[in-house]
Amino acid sequence: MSDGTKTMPTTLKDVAIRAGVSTSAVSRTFTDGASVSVKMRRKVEKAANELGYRPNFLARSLTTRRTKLIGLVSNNFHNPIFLEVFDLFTRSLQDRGLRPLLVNLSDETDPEHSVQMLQQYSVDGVVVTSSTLPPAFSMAFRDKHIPVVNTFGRYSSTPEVHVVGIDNVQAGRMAAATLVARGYRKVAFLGGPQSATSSQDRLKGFAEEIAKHPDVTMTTSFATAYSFQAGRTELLRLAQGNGAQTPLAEAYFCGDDVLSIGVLSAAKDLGLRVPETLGVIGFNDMEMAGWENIALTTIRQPIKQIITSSVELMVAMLDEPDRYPEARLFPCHLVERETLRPLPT
Amino acid sequence: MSDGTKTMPTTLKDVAIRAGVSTSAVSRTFTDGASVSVKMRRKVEKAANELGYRPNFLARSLTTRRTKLIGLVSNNFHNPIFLEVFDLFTRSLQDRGLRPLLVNLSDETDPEHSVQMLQQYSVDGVVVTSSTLPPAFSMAFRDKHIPVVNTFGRYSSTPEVHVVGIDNVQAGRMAAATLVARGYRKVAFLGGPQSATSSQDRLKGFAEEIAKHPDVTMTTSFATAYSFQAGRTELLRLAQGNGAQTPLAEAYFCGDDVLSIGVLSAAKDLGLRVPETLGVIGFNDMEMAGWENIALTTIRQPIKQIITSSVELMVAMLDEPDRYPEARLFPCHLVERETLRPLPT
DNA sequence: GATTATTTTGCAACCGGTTGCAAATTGTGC
DNA sequence: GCACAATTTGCAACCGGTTGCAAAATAATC
Repeated sequence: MSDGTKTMPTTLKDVAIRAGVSTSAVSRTFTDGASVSVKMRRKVEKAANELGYRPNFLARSLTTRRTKLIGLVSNNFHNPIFLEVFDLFTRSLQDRGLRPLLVNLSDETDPEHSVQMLQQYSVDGVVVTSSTLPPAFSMAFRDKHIPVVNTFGRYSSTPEVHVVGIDNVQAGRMAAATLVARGYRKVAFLGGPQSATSSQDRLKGFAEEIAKHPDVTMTTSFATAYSFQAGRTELLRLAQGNGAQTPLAEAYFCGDDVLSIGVLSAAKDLGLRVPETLGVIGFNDMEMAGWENIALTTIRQPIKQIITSSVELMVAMLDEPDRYPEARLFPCHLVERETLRPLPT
Repeated sequence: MSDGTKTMPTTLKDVAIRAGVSTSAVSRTFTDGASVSVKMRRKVEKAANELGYRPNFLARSLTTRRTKLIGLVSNNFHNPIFLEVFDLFTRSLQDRGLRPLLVNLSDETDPEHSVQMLQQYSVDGVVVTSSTLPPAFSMAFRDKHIPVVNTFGRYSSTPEVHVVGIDNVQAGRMAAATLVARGYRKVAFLGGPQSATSSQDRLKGFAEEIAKHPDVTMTTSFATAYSFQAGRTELLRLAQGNGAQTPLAEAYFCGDDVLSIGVLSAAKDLGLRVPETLGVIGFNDMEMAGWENIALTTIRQPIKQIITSSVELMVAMLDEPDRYPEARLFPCHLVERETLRPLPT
């Protein structure tokens, strides 16, 4: 049962009394860079150890104006790649003594609420990590002078907020070039939800590259979500067609691996041979893409580097809140597996 | 560039001055249940709105001793099911006005560090969510009088800490009974890492049930992790065998869906027909298990209920920290898809 | 309208720390 | 030993709120 002892954690004052010194002395022992003599430090540390004292971060933050809390804001809780993202973010932040305050805004659309809440917790900064949130979201934080970095955000030539991610236009070009080089002549772009800016940009690059090849035709469609079912449903729908012969393209560039896997599943049901009759190239290279029973050819974005860089940028901003906004873009590369024909030799 | 205005957020005092009242009055209008006249409330709210005032949670917590922060501690950042877990936890906590402070202890083994850190942030409570962390971990929090619930923890008849999850022994029995009923006579248990207590318990139940059927034989092995590769590698290894005819069992009960998927992949490579030659039953029913190209028969643990219940329990503990420890166990049920033979009629 | 019970308000202390400043201590040079 | 500079220490105010208590204001009773 309850033993009744209301074990209050020991405070600065307790230590001060025990060591027979002022509270300032104790405080100084625990803030590095403060002026304390060796003798004093020893005395205080002894008392502190005996009492098991640890400074209260929240009380400290009141005067220092630093909480070491970082808001980690996302709305992607259904794409397996984001488990990797959270893993990397949390570790990376922890390694630097920062703590992620996780905000799930799956149903939320208005930034205002999150901004307020995170402000009330005095977070030192906010990482917005999402491929589908509009830029306005990050801007809401910046407007309140809260350091913010938008990871997987959209690159803009006039960035108003720090963005770390990839050049989606370039990625789209790479996908198109890859398909063309492998002899596909009737290709398709299968994007995520139309509202996702990343999808738009990749489409742009894809179309640009295809336009260079007059003998190649392209079609475009959008799945309702970045999900297995959405990809599967979309391919089945397309296969229905309306005309005479098969309305399907020879190869699909999907906005996300999980979409691709849905497409592969539909292809199997339709009896299409991959990669001969139907080529599929995904995006992200999530862990699953490498599984032997999937073996998806895909374009990898270097998420580890992206996240490390995001955190580094955040750390830099903590010292220099009004830093001039920059965009950090990383190159993607092709991971070739078994869902695309090999390059002709 | 920086506009130089050091926009300090407005404080209680600012509002008090503007409204021409005492700070207590302002404080009271923002703490529900406090005594304020309607007239006063209006006056204060007007001033507060004009200044965009929001109380600082951390300052408040100093006196109220409530932060509404909940430590969310896990080391499972590689199993896709945990993305669902995090999604559910964060939403569920948010709905109750609580905020998850995420702690990733993938590389950490010693609870001490986490305990200290979470204590320094004065979290109101801690949710330890992991199927692989030892019970000692949760206990470390309890010892410091921090409310803790261990989700997906091991059921013990003498619980020292609140546990919410399933009865793994029972789940093991169910798996065994399912296999036997479908005519498999040479069955196998393929667990996760041996150290995972959940694995041990399921093995116990599985073995118990099999023992009731003298005509059924069982074998046991453990994968090195709850992962695709571990499952795949293990089946391939087993298939090597050392003797004459096939050393493989007719059906495998795997400790996790992701293991099962690995096994399925290996089975395909080995040319085994599922479910006729090789039956596979998984555990968890993660989203992917329902994908048409996988169609895994599996045992579902009701994670939504488990998590909701965990949060409810946590909320209850906030009011009653020394609550007598209880175990909340939920029944699992079979989700029948295509990796097990149908029931004979 | 005076008296008493009730509600509302402000004062001031406090939550657990930090920090500018001046006093006390120690170190240096002669 | 003394005068002066450099360190170390403690005092007290402060960070942004909350809250017990007594005074002030309002409501209820006769």
